[in-house]
Amino acid sequence: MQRTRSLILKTAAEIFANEGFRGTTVRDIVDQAGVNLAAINYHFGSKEGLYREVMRNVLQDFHAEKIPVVDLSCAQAPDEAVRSVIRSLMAKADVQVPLAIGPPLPFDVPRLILQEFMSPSGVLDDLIDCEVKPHMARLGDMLVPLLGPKATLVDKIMVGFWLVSQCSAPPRAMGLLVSEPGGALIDLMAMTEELALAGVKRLAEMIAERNGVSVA
Amino acid sequence: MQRTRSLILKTAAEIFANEGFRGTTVRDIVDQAGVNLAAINYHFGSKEGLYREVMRNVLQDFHAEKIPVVDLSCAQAPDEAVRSVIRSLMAKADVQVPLAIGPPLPFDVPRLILQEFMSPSGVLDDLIDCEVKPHMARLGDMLVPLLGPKATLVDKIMVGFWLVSQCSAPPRAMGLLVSEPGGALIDLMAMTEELALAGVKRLAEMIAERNGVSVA
DNA sequence: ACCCGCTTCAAACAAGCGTCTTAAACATAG
DNA sequence: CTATGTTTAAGACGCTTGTTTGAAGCGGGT
Repeated sequence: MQRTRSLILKTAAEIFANEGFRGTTVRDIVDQAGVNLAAINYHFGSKEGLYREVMRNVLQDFHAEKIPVVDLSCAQAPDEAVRSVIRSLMAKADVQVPLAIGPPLPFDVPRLILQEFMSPSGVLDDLIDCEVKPHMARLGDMLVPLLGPKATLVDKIMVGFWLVSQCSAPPRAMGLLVSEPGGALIDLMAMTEELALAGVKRLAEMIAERNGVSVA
Repeated sequence: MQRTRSLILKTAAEIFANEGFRGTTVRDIVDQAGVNLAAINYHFGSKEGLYREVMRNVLQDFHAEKIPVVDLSCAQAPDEAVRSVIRSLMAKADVQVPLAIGPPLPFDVPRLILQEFMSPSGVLDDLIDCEVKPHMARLGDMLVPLLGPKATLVDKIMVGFWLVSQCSAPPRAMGLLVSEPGGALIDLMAMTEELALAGVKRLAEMIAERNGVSVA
């Protein structure tokens, strides 16, 4: 039976995304998942093994299901390509049309990655090159309509990293303000979308300038 | 003599900024500071007490020394006001003219705050309202030349939070790329400056639009 | 019925955690 | 000198951590 295994993976992704690797205890996971403590070491060998598996699992799920396919050749609406990528990054795993008003809710993937960058555990050091960066590059690929054909691989990875941090850190920080008296409601997703789009456009300008192309 | 006390504060700020509250152990702190284990509880009562003191200490230091005074009335160069704030946020504590090429180097303050938002410890819940938010508002105050006079208090706090996350998360994530083959060197600070400026301008537009003012 | 490999379980393990205690050194001021 | 406030030292306290153990339960094949 793989019911326990997938239950652990699902629960662990949530907690790791919220608490980071070190901040998460295996007992938190098994309690919330309703499984036995030994199940983690039985299925994944160790806490580290679970962490790696969560990461690989979540990344490929994300890429397979959540990233919309954008037709790069017909760049009829470059902005919309960026927006759809951002919305995908911010969408909650199981919600089709996420309600983005309120405290912490962004999808696990950006948060998992940013947690690792904010306090590196060292566990994923090898995974980052062979798993994370390619995904970030593919994220950048979808933004080519905006970035221009001169964008290098590193440019694309960079844009991917930047977008990921945009979709996790600011919403988390600004989540505090939604309950601010007089603050009414802040649509975190819409705002993040606008800000991220502005950043990507600026990045495109910088890339163009670097390549000696004047921007209109 | 309170040499030990200030030594602990300085060391703890670094480690808390890198590892977060939960990820930091008191033994890490005393080992790196070269002081005795009991000193923490003697001076601060508990690990939580130290954490709160670090936060209060670092925030007021930051505000007193690092934030340049901008003359709000003569808004001759709004962009420059934003840039100076961003540079202050990214500057390392003891470096006057920081070299921003390379891995993680942003100043402790943004990272300390973002760590708390990425995985809230609950320890600072009360401090955030009475210490953190006012500082963020003052950060926003300096951007009034760009945000416009219609910006509310919540707007300013929001801009502050956003800037703080800009100055810690993306440089951290993109620090991985500076050693990328073919990636040459990325000037993280210059790039963050540009992206943050673009975001602030977009925020200003959104505030203006909300108030029914058309933007040129 | 039996044995088999796979999975789950409660209990325990050693190590690390924050905290506390007691004792002795050290500095500074009255 | 005494008195007071700091600092170090070494050890122990409960508690939590990740991991391990050995027994029990399970399903299917012969």
